[in-house]
Amino acid sequence: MENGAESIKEGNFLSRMALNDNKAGMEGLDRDKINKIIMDTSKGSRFYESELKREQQVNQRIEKMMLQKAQITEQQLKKAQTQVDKMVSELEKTCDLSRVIVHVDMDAFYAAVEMRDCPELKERPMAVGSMSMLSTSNYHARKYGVRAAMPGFIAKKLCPDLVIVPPNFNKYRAVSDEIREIFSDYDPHFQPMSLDEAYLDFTAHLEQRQSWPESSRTHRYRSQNEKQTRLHQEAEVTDLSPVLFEDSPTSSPSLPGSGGSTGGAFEVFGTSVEEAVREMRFRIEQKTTLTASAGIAPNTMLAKVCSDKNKPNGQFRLLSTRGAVMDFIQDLPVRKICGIGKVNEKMLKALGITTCSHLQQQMALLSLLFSETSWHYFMQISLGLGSTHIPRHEERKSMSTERTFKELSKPEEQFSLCRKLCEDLAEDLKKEGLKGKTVTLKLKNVNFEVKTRAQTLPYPVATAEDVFAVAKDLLKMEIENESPQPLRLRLMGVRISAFISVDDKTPMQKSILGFLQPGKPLGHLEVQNSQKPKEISLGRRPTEEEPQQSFFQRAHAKRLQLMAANSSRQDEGCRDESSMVNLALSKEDVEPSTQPRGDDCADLDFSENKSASPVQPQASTSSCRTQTEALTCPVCFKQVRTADLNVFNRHIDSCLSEAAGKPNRVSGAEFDLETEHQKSKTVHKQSREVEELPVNGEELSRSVPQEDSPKNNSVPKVLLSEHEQKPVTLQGHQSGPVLICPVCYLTQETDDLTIFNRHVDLCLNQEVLHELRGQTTLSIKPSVGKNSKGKRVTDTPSFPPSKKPKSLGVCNTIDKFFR
DNA sequence: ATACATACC
DNA sequence: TACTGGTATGTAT
Repeated sequence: MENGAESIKEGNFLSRMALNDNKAGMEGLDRDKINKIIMDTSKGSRFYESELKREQQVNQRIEKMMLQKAQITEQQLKKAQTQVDKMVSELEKTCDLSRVIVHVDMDAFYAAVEMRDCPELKERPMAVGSMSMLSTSNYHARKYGVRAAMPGFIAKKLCPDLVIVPPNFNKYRAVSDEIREIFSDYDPHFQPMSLDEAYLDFTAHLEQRQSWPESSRTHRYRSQNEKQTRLHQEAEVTDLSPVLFEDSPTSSPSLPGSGGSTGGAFEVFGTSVEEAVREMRFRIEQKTTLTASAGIAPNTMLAKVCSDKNKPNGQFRLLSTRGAVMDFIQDLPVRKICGIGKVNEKMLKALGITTCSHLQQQMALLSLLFSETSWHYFMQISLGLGSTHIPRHEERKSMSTERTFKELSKPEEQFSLCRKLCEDLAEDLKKEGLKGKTVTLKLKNVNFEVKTRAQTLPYPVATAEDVFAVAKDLLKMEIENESPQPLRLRLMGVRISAFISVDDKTPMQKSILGFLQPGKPLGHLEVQNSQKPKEISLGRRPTEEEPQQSFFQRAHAKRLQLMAANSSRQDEGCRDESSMVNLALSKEDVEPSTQPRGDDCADLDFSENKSASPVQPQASTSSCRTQTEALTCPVCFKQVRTADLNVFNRHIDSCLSEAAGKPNRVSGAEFDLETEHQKSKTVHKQSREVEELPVNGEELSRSVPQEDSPKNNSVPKVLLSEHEQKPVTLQGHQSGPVLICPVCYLTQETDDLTIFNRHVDLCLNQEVLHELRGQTTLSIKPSVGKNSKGKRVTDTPSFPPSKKPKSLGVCNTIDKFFR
């Protein structure tokens, strides 16, 4: 057993560290020699040790699996086999061979671009990347075992002459745009998988193509002139034939009219699939001087494998017949299939499965050893099935930014970096106008151990401050957990996910007037993921359970922002981040809030947001006509027929005064504030500490429960926590009445309503300013309809679209199958 | 919902 | 000296 385990370990180890010769261009090289160099270079490093550890984990998984396998009885297997057989016949019926799917992949993309632009590199082994990591290598370098995802310093050992060129992403993006333009001629709905790769559905194009005249299938070689322009570089650049490979099929001499690379020649392409794809590749080459490879098959899974078959600068068509597909699949190594990586390959290998035909033979066993998703997937593969349509480009689900660096152990530096990451992330979020509710912090220590810590807020955030407010806490927690040892980090990342849906996103950009739109007293934030606590039923009217959170949550967001801004101000220059660890909490509340976001606003870079028009003409939606005529008061929910914000503020003023007179009741609102409070409290479950800190001599009440409470917390309420009665308000302390501003969420220790109202006024104005600057933090759905009573509307209309039914049991899986 | 692992480019 | 960064998804709790 010892020996067995040892040898397995060795094998596994090699499999993780060793050369991955799965890809094209790696044939016939001295694997053993290469692997020895890789090992010798890696051994003893932290990375190596970490890989070893992971290897052992995989080993254990495999061992467990083998144990399970050993316990399977004949009977179980037999039963499983019947199930599998049934499923197979079901699946086979759904097999659709009518589509023509093409997978296109540029050859050694980044490297090819660099070679094109610097011909001296053509003859040399080169790679794009750095000493730390390579992203691509040219075919010359591959002969030495140098390949993508290999660190440059190891590559240098393998090939001392290797030239490493730093990446130039802007250039690659530009080229990518060029090829995508061509893709869209064949399939306007093509799906890009990366800068250099895409799936296309050629079916429709081919139908049309049959009736195309020759002229439409004729393409010109790029003229010498154009080439010169393209390579605006040195005049010495003379050789402009395809850079990578001489035997470019696109300049096949067998074709009449083909004039090689001299300007002005034309080439006519046929109407067949192969010709169409060849034409596409030809056009790519003429346009970019780069070559592409392609695979043609009845589904994406097969097309992908096919595109690798004749790489580089080649194409392969798999005929759309069952026989052809099955023959093709038979001896195909499972590792070639997209989705089966090192680990799965290993696990399958442990079961004696290396090819797709093995997969098919062992399905019964696999169904007993793997999860449903996994074995269904395996089965799909074994039958040669895959997606027969190109999925529409899906919504992004997360966005992140991470960085690797030399060991970072000082908390202050870690926080500072964290902030930087949040800023970067916020910038990216802004570009796409996204807001997400889940913030995830990723840490990798110097031993390559990775940790992630996440927190989900009840409302979406997007600004650096808001994100940092969360990430900072997560980081703080980890630092504290580890103390007195420092965290010795080599990487930190911040990710945001759980985005609000597009439906909410678009209107989110609208002006505050939209927010105050009739029938929609509150910004309506996304509902779907916000599990409203099921058990809150404190006498609330059923209609009230609309998760319309935004007002308060928005306020909370602001407050977070404020706090972050404050702490950042104090930590300016990172001079004292360590104190932040200790004092983070006490620092957070500074402003008593008479000027809640004064500098906050001033700091915002609204200069870019040209659309400062308060009345954004929501051209897209139909239901916005009234929005400029009436605003909804966030206090009483009544419509105020005016577009004049001053008038409107005066109204709110009076509402607030009125509300102040009846502490438990908001004028016009149909439910009880206290109930709301309790509910909020009930609902509160987050672990973020309740922070109650002295601020400028006054007690800041934070009613934390609400800040984390879900959207149920719907109404902008004037919280009048005159006494202990209000659980939420203040944990005791105040002797006099304390008012909580419904906008900035900070307490006002005053009983003078005039003063208080002036404060609220100010806050609202800030809010408006904020809106006008396009910095809105709320999301408003187009009013879909308001109830006649002018009360809140429960519009959940177009919501579900982005939300897919998560578990439809078998149906779902099957559906996935046939996808 | 969270954490971690696997996969792909 | 030196082993990425971005996104999605599966697995397990």
